[in-house]
Amino acid sequence: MEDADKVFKALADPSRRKVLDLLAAGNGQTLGALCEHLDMKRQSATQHIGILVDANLVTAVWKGREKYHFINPVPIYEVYERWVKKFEQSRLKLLNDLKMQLEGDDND
Amino acid sequence: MEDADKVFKALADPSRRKVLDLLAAGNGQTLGALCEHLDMKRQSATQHIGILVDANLVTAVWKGREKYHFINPVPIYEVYERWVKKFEQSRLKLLNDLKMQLEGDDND
DNA sequence: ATTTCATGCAGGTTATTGCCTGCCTATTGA
DNA sequence: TCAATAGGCAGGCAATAACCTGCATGAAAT
Repeated sequence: MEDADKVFKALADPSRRKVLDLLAAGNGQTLGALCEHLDMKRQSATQHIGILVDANLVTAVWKGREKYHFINPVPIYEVYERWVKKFEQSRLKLLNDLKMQLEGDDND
Repeated sequence: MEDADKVFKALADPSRRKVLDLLAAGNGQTLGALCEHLDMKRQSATQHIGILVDANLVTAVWKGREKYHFINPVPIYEVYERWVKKFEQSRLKLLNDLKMQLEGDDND
């Protein structure tokens, strides 16, 4: 799977976005701490986090028997740079195309 | 389903991102025109486009027997504003958290 | 040394997704 | 008027996703 695709797919699930939000609120949390805010079993959370790690959005660090999780903001920024920015730049033109059509400036 | 969630889910599929790319390259294309660049049956493309329309990322306009498709850049910008920006803003701090941990500045 | 605690690993189930085929409708133009 | 064209609608099917339960492991604390 392509890198950007992994990131988009990882972001597609609300629980995973919540994990990122939780980590943005307090970086370096353990699995157990994250689970307290997630409405699912620990094992399910592990799977979600695995997808985030695979997309390189989260990095995990073991310390003793605990595992601490940190956001890596780079991939999300890259997606913005390579993908969102394109639409943002042409935003006004695109909006105008749309407006013209919806107003029915009959051109056939 | 929440609005932002629809947008994220819509963006999760490479074929749908390709549709947006195609429309960004030439706004106002018909279904047939789009299909020429998509490696799937017309009916499948219709389903993808339906999801984009439902997420309000694309607006379709009928003219005779043809249906023209236009990007609506607003939702993608909103997602950026409300969601991506947060991580972007704290990007340096988050990266530093991560760097500290990976360098193992033993703090226990 | 044993128990407790944090987490991993494996497998099973159900819902969703993405694709297909087959058929229907409506506009267009010969 | 009737064939060709642009697209919609419905159902099926295989792959994936998102949960779960049950059991295993290894570090920490008693």
